[in-house]
Amino acid sequence: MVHLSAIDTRTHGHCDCGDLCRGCEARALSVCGSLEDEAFAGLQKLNHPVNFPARAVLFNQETPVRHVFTVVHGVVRLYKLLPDGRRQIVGFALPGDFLGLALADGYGFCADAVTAVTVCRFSRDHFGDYADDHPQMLRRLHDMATHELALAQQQMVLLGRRDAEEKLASFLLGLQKRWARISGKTSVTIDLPMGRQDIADFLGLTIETVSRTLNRMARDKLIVIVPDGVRVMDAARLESIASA
Amino acid sequence: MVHLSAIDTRTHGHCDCGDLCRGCEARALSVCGSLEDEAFAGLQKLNHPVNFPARAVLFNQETPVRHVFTVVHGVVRLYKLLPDGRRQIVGFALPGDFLGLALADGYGFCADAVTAVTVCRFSRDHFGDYADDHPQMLRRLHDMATHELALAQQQMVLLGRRDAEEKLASFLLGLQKRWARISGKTSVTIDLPMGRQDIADFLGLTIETVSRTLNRMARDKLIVIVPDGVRVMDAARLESIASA
DNA sequence: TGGGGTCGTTGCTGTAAATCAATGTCGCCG
DNA sequence: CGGCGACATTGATTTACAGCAACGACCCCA
Repeated sequence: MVHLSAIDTRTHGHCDCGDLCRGCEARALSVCGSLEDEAFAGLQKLNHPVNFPARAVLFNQETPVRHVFTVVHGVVRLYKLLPDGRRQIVGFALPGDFLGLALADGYGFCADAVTAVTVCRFSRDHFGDYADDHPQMLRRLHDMATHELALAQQQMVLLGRRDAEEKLASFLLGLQKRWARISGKTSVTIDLPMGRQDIADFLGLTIETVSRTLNRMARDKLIVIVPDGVRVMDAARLESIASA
Repeated sequence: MVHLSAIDTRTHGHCDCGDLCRGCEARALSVCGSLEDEAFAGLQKLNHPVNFPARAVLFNQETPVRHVFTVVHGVVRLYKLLPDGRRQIVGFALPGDFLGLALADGYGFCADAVTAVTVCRFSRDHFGDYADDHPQMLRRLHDMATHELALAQQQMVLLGRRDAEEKLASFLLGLQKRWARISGKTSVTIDLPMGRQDIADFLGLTIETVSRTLNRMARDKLIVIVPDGVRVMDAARLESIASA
């Protein structure tokens, strides 16, 4: 695990993060966004910023999870493993996303860093107590859970009833929207920090099918494949495939 | 729509349902289960019991949803439709299940009755106001949303990474557990009120594959197919297929 | 009692995607 | 600079499941 000394404060009692949070690009989107100044200060006291290098494990299926996280920088993949090694990625967490909603039950999943990642980490218990004392936060959590649930249902449609091309078109446009929300502006170039295998495991395909389908879409002039991403060339046709 | 006069009170201002709720078999499992007497009385005031015959539509993707529901009797299917008619069932709601968690966003889904159904219906706005005034309820809703989310993730693994036999085995055992929780006792006979097409649309298969796979499982003496259900003959082997 | 409708089963055939295998590309490090 | 390893691409082949079609079981109602 890499420690970036500038912001890793785990060795201190709690976060001295006035600056960190003030400048946080993810704040408005994150669970923090709903809070008044006073309540926010209370939450900051619980916050421990932590950095992970690419491939680091945030938590896994087996061990009980003692923390919840908000992603500040980087991309995290969330996935489940079957005993024989098959993997289903249930989501990619981008800056602003909160990890810890579905951790209550015995049902677990794994989370590891796709890129280098910075998170705000909270003790599960402390965070839970805090939430119980702040109905505003409870409400916010419920709204986020509701939103996650809606996304999960979309993903079920995608996994159960769409072919490879539709899956990839939806995936690309969905990611484009999420990046736009984070950066504040829509870009025709979609960053794909995750590898082909990750995309395959997210869409319920194999790596070969992802590769073939993307390259066919490129041949059909729907997209151009660039290093670590794709460029959308025909947004209209892509959208019509995605929602078909 | 069928009105069972004994309990349909929609024409009254609100529910005169002391008896109904007291005898409610779903109460402990439902959203009501978390409430103290006083808070519960407040919720009862908002309650409108309604009956639907099989196939009745509770709500659909297009129209904004003005109510939330708790299923008391019967089975409801929740699904999304693609423009070309493909259908993905995202869940079956059994007695005690709450409908209204994922209804906030623009993302909609449809709900209709698989069997004759009785629900407790609440105005969305009234229920929301009530929840905002009762942190206990807010907390309960969040826990339910969290649980739903965990189930949704399980379903993603099933849809994305399991073959037909594994899907069916998981489905049957999952339903067996849910019925057991409702009735308080495990039965080797699993009631299947939904048709083959519904099962197919839930598992991301076709009706033919569901039929063939179930009959093969019967030939292999894993199950016996009975009218409106199956009987589990080899639970151990079924479980090992389901969790494979 | 019989006819039509819905639902489920079964066989045959087609196909999208999986699987297997080889090759290509790039970045990293000795 | 050269070679190793991770990742991506591409081709050949297989396969699980879809799609189509016919048939059978059951129920409802005339």
